[in-house]
Amino acid sequence: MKRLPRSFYDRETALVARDLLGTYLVSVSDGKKRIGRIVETEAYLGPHDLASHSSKGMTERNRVMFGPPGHAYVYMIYGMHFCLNVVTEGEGHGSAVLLRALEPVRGIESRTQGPALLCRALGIDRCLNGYDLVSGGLYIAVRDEDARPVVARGPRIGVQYAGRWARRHLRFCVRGNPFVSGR
DNA sequence: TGCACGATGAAC
DNA sequence: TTCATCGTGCAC
Repeated sequence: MKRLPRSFYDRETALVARDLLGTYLVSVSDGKKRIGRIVETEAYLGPHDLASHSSKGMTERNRVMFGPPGHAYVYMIYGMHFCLNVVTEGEGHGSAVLLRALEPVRGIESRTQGPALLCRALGIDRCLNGYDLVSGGLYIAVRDEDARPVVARGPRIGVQYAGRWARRHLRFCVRGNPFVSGR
């Protein structure tokens, strides 16, 4: 499978979020290859986006968001779950795309319908924070050219506190796909 | 040094 | 609708 180049991530964040639909998240670790098709994403645009972690400026937790594109930003949420993001746009921008759901393709034995379940299914934890998706065993592969998904949009999940930013349609999913998270 | 609160998921 | 569970960021 052909890996997405860094230039893919170095673009406007909402475009990256949309174009990630239909691509494949691939994890190769301890001899196991796990593949899921990305069917749901959310764009977090930068410090001006009040729903984004970067809206409070660069901190110890979110420093990877401000680094170069094409790296994984993994954080713990609610004291018990991990979420996986991919950093977008130029270094210092503070933007990323949250991967929310996968359609299992190979080597996946548990649910992937939601950002924390996705991480659990692929064994992703904070060890992978800052990991370069362009050079290692965790990466994203191009979608099949003849399988361009029909895209649906809506408000992002769980960011009600963000005022008008909570209402922006920055969540993208493959229309009708049963593996899109239900919330 | 203390404390309020999550980009969630599962149970009730 | 409630709760588990704890790292982070900021107030004091």
